[in-house]
Amino acid sequence: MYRTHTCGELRTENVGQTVTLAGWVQTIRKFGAITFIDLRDRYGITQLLFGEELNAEPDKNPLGREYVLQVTGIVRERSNKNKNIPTGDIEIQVTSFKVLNKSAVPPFTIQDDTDGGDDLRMRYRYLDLRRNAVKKNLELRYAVNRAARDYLHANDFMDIETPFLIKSTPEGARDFVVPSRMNPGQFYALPQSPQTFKQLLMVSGYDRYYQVVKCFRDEDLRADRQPEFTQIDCEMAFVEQEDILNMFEGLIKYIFKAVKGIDYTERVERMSWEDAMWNYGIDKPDIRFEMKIANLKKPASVYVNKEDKADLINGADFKVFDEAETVLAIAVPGAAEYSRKQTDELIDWVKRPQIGMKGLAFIKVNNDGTYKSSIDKFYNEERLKAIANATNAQKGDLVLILAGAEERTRKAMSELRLEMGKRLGFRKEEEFKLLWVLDFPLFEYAEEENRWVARHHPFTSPKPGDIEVMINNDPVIENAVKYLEHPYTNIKANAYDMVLNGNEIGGGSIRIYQRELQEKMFAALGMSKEEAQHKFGFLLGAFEYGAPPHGGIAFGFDRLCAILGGSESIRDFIAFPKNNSGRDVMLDAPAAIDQKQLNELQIKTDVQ
RNA sequence: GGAUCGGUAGUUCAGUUGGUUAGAAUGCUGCCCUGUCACGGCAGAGGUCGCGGGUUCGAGUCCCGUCCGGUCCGCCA
Repeated sequence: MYRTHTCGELRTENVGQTVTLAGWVQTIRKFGAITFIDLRDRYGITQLLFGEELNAEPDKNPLGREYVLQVTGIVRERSNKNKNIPTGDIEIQVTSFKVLNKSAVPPFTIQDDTDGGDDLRMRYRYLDLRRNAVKKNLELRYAVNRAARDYLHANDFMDIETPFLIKSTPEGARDFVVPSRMNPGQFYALPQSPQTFKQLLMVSGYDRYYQVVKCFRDEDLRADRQPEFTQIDCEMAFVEQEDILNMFEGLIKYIFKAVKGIDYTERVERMSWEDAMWNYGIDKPDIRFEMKIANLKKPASVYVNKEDKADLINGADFKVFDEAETVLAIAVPGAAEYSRKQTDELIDWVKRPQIGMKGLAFIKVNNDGTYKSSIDKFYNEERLKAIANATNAQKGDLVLILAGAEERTRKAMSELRLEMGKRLGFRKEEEFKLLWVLDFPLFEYAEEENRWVARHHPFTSPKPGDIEVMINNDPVIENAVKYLEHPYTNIKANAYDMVLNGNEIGGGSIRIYQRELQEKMFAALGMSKEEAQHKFGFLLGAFEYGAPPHGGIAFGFDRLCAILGGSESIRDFIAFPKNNSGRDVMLDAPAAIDQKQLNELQIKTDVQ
């Protein structure tokens, strides 16, 4: 053994013991005759005290930062204690030491607040991982992983591995593809998720399955998106939506308790997709704060169950509102005192290309009950009051109004709501609020292809009441304008998303388990019978041999860890992440391969 | 595919209307220092200003192109 103790465990009880430690040199503080060295390992930092024996070395400076050291010495109580570290009461009076390995000067310092930029940290990820901050993130990730496994194991879920070399499927994200040497010209695909395998496991009778598993999607990346990412993938047989919701809000609550010590005892709120879109403009609302969106004009017809509200803005000869498809408003608490500069800044904010609004109108609801507005040329006080009331604005609030095309405006208002919530401190990192979003539309209309696409995936079952609608109607869409009138527009999916603080952390559905309905689904997506048989014959076949009713869910493990760790970026929670362009800058992958390898695969490249 | 911000010492950054020898902090090297823990003091080394082209008497600074990186839109069932 290279050591008797770790660098994090020695205390005053150990004073007088002779110990051997091994670790990395964190810092060297030299004072002529004596030298202090902080020795670091995974468990902590212990101060070493060297006397003249260090100066007696032939090389006067035999040690440097990040050298790997083995030291033997006696544990002493310090005269000057350091309250900032757990081992701060003691130090090791070194009697002998050995340099196990030297280190080059690292390109950035191994500290909590590093001076390295992201690019450099990625290139030297093995050094970055030595930093406490990153180590804490990986420890949190492991804690979440263990908690999830504990809970699922306790509930009879069985971890079953599924293959990575599978078959490319239509629908959904672009596949990563792997050429087969033994089958020239043919390719495996890496799974976007183990979706069909877990359904087949249900058919096989493994009625509770889970896997912490890598998934692969060849799409453009973001700070919270990686080409390979990890899901907690689960599936259950003989369940309805209610069973799934209960089981998996239990899982998240268990993780909260195990990892963060939070007792999340209240029931997880539930909201229909339509209400989410209507009140928050997004299918994953952050419900840590209210600021619901008020509709000032008649709603677009996608929100089929929404009543036409009284028209609050028409007839004032204000062209911008009169001609807009949608006019939306929110009340920002306590912001009536915003200065001209601040409101101008908000206007610039909504005009940014990412938001894409042409402007922003506001009404200040003053504390004396008067109204001051950027549109009071068009609206008298009575009408301003009516608009403000629609947003539930109180005295001292600032009402913000956006107008434009339905989809874009609703999205922009959602962004504005989040931004204002952030500015007002309503989005506290340590407050966690879960939400189930239910009753998603089963289909979305794909304008480019003039066909239906599955909003969740093609294996999602419609709500029981909508099965008839699906079976009895021809999926053919007359044209892009008329898709809203097609019965398929209103079919709801037996699907659910779990939302945490405005982030989708998991999603799933009750699956189709009858061959006929699954065939109808493929047909609805524009797949021919032959194509469906070719791509998904194995699944259709399995459904003929006693497939049980089943459903499941998958959680985005990386993102869940990032949120629990209070970070925007999932990269900090992945040991070896890829950059924005999907590159591993440490390995410099992807890279060209040898001509010999290409020849074996019988592949010719044609890079422009 | 598109938008936008950035690239200057090992690192993090500053750099004026375009004008002498491009700075700071930190790190690094050497010397001094027996109680530090962001140790301190003194001295020193360290830069093709991402790359290519252009404008100009003169470019780190302005223009065009390109590469790399960040963020976002599209995309991600």
